[in-house]
Formats: sequence, structure tokens, C-alpha cells
Amino acid sequence: MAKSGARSQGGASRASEPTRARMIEAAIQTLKERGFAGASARAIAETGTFSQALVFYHFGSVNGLLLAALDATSDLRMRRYTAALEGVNSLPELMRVAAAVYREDLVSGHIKVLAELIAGASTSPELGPEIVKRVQPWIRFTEDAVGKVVAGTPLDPLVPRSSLAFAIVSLYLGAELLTHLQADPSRADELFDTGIRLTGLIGMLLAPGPQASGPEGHES
Amino acid sequence: MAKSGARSQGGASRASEPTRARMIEAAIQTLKERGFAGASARAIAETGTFSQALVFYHFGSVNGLLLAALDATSDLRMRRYTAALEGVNSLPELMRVAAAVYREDLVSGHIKVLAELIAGASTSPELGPEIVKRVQPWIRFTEDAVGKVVAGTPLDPLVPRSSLAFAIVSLYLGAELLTHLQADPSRADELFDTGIRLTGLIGMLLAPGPQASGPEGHES
Amino acid sequence: MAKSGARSQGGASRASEPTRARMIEAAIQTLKERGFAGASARAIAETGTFSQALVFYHFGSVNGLLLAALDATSDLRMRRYTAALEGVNSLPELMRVAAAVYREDLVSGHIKVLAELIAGASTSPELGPEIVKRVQPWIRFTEDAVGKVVAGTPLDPLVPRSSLAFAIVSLYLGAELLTHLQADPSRADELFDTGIRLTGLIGMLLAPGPQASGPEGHES
Amino acid sequence: MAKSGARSQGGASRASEPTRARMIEAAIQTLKERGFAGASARAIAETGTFSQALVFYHFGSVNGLLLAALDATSDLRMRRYTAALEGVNSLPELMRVAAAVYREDLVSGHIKVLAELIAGASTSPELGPEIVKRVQPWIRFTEDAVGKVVAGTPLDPLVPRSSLAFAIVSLYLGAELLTHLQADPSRADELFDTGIRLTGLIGMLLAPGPQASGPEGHES
DNA sequence: CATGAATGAGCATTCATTCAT
DNA sequence: TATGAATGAATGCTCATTCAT
Repeated sequence: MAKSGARSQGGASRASEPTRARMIEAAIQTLKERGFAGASARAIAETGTFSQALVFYHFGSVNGLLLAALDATSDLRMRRYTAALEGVNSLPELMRVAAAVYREDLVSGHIKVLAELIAGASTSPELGPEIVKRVQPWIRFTEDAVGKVVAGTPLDPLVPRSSLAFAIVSLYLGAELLTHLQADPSRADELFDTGIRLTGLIGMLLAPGPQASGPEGHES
Repeated sequence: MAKSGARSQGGASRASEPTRARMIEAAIQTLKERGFAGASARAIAETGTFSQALVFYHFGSVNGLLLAALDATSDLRMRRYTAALEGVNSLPELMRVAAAVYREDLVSGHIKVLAELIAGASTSPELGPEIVKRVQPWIRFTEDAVGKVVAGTPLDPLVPRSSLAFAIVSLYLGAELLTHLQADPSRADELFDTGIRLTGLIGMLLAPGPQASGPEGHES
Repeated sequence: MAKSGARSQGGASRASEPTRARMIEAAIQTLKERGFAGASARAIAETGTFSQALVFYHFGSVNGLLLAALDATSDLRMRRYTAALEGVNSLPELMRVAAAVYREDLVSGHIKVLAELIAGASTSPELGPEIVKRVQPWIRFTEDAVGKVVAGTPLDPLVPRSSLAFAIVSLYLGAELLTHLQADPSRADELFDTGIRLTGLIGMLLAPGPQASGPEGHES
Repeated sequence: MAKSGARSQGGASRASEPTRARMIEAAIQTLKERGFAGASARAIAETGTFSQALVFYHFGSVNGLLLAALDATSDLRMRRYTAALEGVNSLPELMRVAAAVYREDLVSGHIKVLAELIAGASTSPELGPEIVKRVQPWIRFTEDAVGKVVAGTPLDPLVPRSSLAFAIVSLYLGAELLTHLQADPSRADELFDTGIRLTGLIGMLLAPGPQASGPEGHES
């Protein structure tokens, strides 16, 4: 870990890019299929049918490759979420979109990579700070997304965005862990349904027009 | 691995109780201090100064001992939560009590044992079902607790209790993981503060009359 | 290396003594036959037909076993040298005895173990201090041996014993290395012959009277 | 390993001379700083900031480069010793000069290169014969140096020059190893002081008249 | 009830070396 | 002449587990 990165960060080596990509792909797949503990250099190399020594050549260490894999999925998902949330500016809509993308995540296993790595941090403590670095943008992103739909509504002063963002990310993570543990996604689905319904309600409460749900909306 | 647990569930051996207790204590401590990956038979035996072979003699496998440790903390905490929630029947009060006990958990490391084991399940998939069995009571318990304070209020029909319970447990778990990852409990504290404030507000909304939720509280 | 020794130093385990002895024997043999670099845990285990994991179980590390091997030969040779030098108190006689025992050493490979380890110290620097500890007694022993035959002669004030001892041990070591390098012991033999002749001469010079050690010198 | 050296001896490639020199310099430095075991192709290449593949291109193998490095220092030192001993023809003077140059060696690390390689020969037995080839000239050189100052004196018939030379080279080597092991050069210094004093004495004994050994010494 | 000894399998990592470019 | 990529083989070490006592 200490001396890794010399090559892993530099992007000069053109010819090896495809190899690096293949390796990252194999790492992600192994992480999904066999968990953090199953993601040994040997296992990943077998998945991608390349020499396990390549892991160290290109990424310095197994953890180096795993973090590169997290970077890759994280970037990918961040772009996806950003695109999906473009133009969203009401709470119920946000909820709907989030539910949809979350389902994608669950199916594609993208959250699992993060969850496994977070779980694995207890195994390799050096991973901790590196993962924190990579979770931070998600919390910030969530803050922004929440901010966008909450700004200007009566909810705004009630809930500090940072708290809300922390709660949402925690919820994602916890739900992912429990869902995978129980091998039953229905609970999370249900939760999103409830969320959609509830935020719909809240949305109506907050929208003070004549057709509002609450009598005269005197809540805030 | 396959035949683990043979002995771990049977409670026939009377004379060894103190030893078993010592071993469980050592397992909990090791789990807290060194995480799932650090909780090897050797490490636990060293913590408790007993022979590592005892782990297999008494609990069939390392995982067997770890699950016994989870059982022990889980029982302990369940009793604590049950006692603390006794007599609580308003949402804000529930929130306050939950925050207090959560802080206890965080300090004492009791949630950590669960979080580590859940994280570890990705390492030893056989743990999965066993952990599910032990998480279930908590979800049920949460359902009851939520039910008690929500019953009879307008919120009741809005949020399915099972969903809410799942969300709350997920949140606990996710927050624990993130808190330990960032080695900074302030986020979770903040979250509880917000929760208390918010539920206080909701409580007031839901109980408009001068009579608080207590009076006719015959819901439980 | 850090946490080794817990078992390796304690001599409580009776039953394993024979095993430990077998392992040390295998280590010595491997060191002699294949050098420091060839003395891997696997190679030693193969030589002694035991599991390589035993190396770590009993000695904590490969170096731990290697040092135990050095201790073993060192003790053995120290006893041999001590016995051989008993009653020796003239320089020529000392020289003769030393030559004889050295030849034993060369044949049996006992010095080789030390030489290999010293050579290996440049590979595993942690070995350095441990070897120093084990070389020290030899320097002290040499000082005593030299002191015994020089005391009272005119040579005594001329040559500080510590210097002489250092020189002799250096010479042993260097000669061993060169001899093994050239796979030709004749140079060292010749050197001892010269030594014997020369010290005989010096002995005569120093003891001008008729009662010189040379003439009737059948004391041993 | 088997086909190493193919290129290392041939000096045909003109254009690469500066590169080869840089590589040899890096090899020497690495050998000094990190010992034989630390002198891997990677480490040397890093020291000299060139591609590790160059090692094999230019010298056929790591050992090939290491031997080339030994050749380089050996030549350098041989020239230095030859120059220093020019005009020296008494034993005490020889001793004084030897002590001075040895100190240079110790500081500059030149003997270390040889000592490391000899130590390493136990790791890579193929090195043995190659090193012998490179040690031989030193023994011969020592023989000559000793011969020059001993010729014509009464000592001449007493000590076969080859034995003496072997002893001196052994002593150098052994002292270097012990000195580096103990990280304390004082012992060797002391030894040289004693040597100077002692040979001064011997010199006086051997040349009782006012005319020193020099005058008629037309042997060299 | 308890434990010291033993082991097979596995892991991260490093190395010398080859090769296509 | 030079090099980035790739690899097979080896190394030290840890682990869960078994077993005889």
C-alpha cells in the first residue's frame, strides 16, 4: 500500500489501459460474487484469467486494486445519479428517481462493491481512510440533491442537510447490507414505496396551493 | 466449517459454563478491538488466555463462538432496550430514549459486534442465515416499539410498521458503519438531535389537543 | 520475529522437544547444504520431512529457527572447544589444538552455520543483533584461551587480548568463507601449519631457559 | 540464470558505455546501502532510475551486473592500493599504509561490495567461481606486497607468503563482516593500531643495525 | 474438561526473467 | 538501444481445524 500507486495513479501507460480495465472489471465481479474476503489476488486473477502478479504490478496491492474498483463503480454511479437527478426538483420526484436508480444499483451490484469494501475496512484498517475519501463525495452529492428539492420549502430550516444526507447514505448502506444478508429485496422495495407515498404526502402538505392536502397548511 | 455449531447450540454442559462465558467475553472484546478479520481463534484465545483448541471444543468453529457472542450481546441489549422503552409511548420520547441507548451502544461497542458480524458475513457466507436469525428479533422489536407510539395517531396508516422498522434498523447499522469508518460520532449525534427535534414537532402536530399522547394510551 | 519466542524460548513443552530437535537438525543440515538463501521454511521442512507450518508454530519465524540452530551448534562447539583447551597453556599447543578442532569444524560444517548466518544478516538485518549476541561469547572465549597461554609471557603487554581475540575470530570467519568459496581447504590447512611452526618458534624465543614448553611439552 | 553473463563480459557495445557505467554505479550503491539481498534488479534500477529490463539486456542477469560492479570497485581499489604501496618496503610502513587504505575502504564501502557478494554466494552458488576469480588477484597482490617487505629478512623463510596472504585477506574479510555486523569499527581500528605497534617492534628486532632493511633490498 | 502439537490450504507479496515493440 | 507488460515460481506467514493425550 505504501509504495503502490506509482503506477496505479499515473495514466501514462497506454497499452496497459485495457488490461487495467479488465482487471478492475474482474475485481468488481469478484467482489460482487464472493465478497471482500473472497476477493483475493488469486481469486480476482482467476476471474479475469490473468496472472495474479499483475495485481501487484499494476496496483501495488490487492487493496489498491479494490480501491481502484471502487473508484470505477463510484464514478460510474455518480454519473448515472447525476444524470437521473437532473431536472428533479420536488421531493416526491426525487424519491421516485432515487428508488429507480437504487433498484438498478441493487441489481447491478454497484452498491455491493461499496458495502463490501466498508465491511472489509474492519479487516484491513488501512482501507478505512481511503474509503472515507470515496464516501465523502456521495454524502456531499446527497446533500446537494436534498438541498435542491428542499430549498425554499418549510422543511428547509427543520432538517440540517448534512444530517439528512448522512441519514440517507446510512440508510442506503444499511439497507443494502440487510437486503443482501436476507437475500430478499422486497423489504427495501417496500421501503421505497412507503417513501414515495410519504414524500408525496409531505409534498402536498408543503405545496400551499388551494388543492393542498392539509386543511390550511399551518404546519411549519 | 460444515459441521460447525454442533455444540454451539446445545447447552448441556453445565460445568463449563464459566469457561464458555469467559470465552464469549473474550470473543466480544476481540471483535470490538480488532474487528471481524482480527477475531481469529488464536486472537480470541490470546485475549481470554485460554487454549485456542477450546474454541472448537466448545463452539465447534470460530464462527460458532462469534455467533454465541452475538447472542450474548444481543440478549443483553435487548433487555436493556426493553427496559428503557418500558412506559414510553410517544414518538418524541421514543426518540429521546433511543438516542440515549444508542449512545450507550456506541460507547460500549455493542452495535459494533453486530456490524462486524454482518460485515464478516461477506467473508463467511455460512454466517449469513445465522445472522439473519439474530437480526429478525430486532426488527420485530423495533416494529413493536414503533407500533406502541404510532398506534392511534394519524401516522399509523401512513407508514407500514414493517417498513419503518426495516428502515430504522438499516439506519442504525449504516450509521454505525459510517461512524466507525470516519471515527467521528458527531454525525450520528447530530442525526439523533435532528430526530428528536423533528419528532417533537411531529408529535405536536399529531396531538393537537391539550391532552398529550399519554392519557388514554391503551394502545400497546 | 516480533511475537515469536513465546514458545521458542520456553522449555515447558516436553512432548515437542524431540520435534524441535529434529527441526533444528534439519535447519542445520539445510544451512550447510544449501546456504542461507536456500534455507527457506519449505526447504528445511522438506529436509526434515515435517510440515513447514511447524517452523512458525515452534519458532515463530524462519529466522527464529535459524537462530535456534545457531544456538545449538554454538553450544555444542563451545563445549567441544572448552574441553579441548582444558589443560592447554602454551601457545604452540593452543595452536595445535585449535587447528585440530578447526578441521573438525570445517568437516562437520559447524562454522558454516555461523558463516551463513552472518552472510544472511545482510539479507535480514534483524538477524544482525541476534548474531552479534551469539558471536560475543566466542570472542570472549577466545580472549580467555589466549589469555591463558599468553599470561606471564613477554607477549602479554604487547598485544591487547581483545584485539587478538577479534583478529582470531575474524580470521576463522574469513578463512571459512574463502575456503568454502574456493572449495579448497588446503589454504587453511597450510595456514594452520604455518601457525603451528611460527608459534613454536615464538614459544622458544619467549622461553629462553631449558625449561621451555617445547622440548618436553607433553602436558596435554 | 544459466545463460547469464553472455553479454556481461563482452565489451563490444560502445554506445552504451555511459549507460553501463551508470548501471554499475547504481549496483554498487545499492549493494552498499541495502546489501546483497536488497540488490534486486528492481532496487538497482530504482536507484539508478533506469528500466530494470536493462539489467538483463546489458548484463544478462542480476548476478552479471553484480559481478561487473565487483570488477569495477575491485579495479579501482587495486589501483589505489598499488599506488599507496609504491615505495613501501618495510613491514611497519606497510602496516601503516594498509591501515590507512583499509579505513578508506571501510568508509567508502568498497570492501562491503566484496563482502556482500561473498555472503551472497551462499545464496546464488553460481556466483562462487566468479567471485573466486576476482578474489585471486587480491591474494596475489597481497603476496607481492608482503614479499616486498619480507624478502631478505629472517622472516622470509619462516612464513610462506601464500599462507600469509591468505591469512591477511581472510582477516580483512572477516573483520569487515564482524565490523558491519556490530556496526562498530573500533575493534578493527584497534586491531590495526596493535598491528602497527607490533610490526614496528618486529621491524626493530629484525634490523638491529643502523641500516634498515631498505638499503640493499634490490629484490622487488 | 482441556490442551499442545500438528497440518493442509490459502494469502499477499517479490523476484528474475522474457518478450514484443 | 531501450522499455512496459507480463508471468511462473518462490517466500514468509496465518488460519481453521483435527487429534491424541
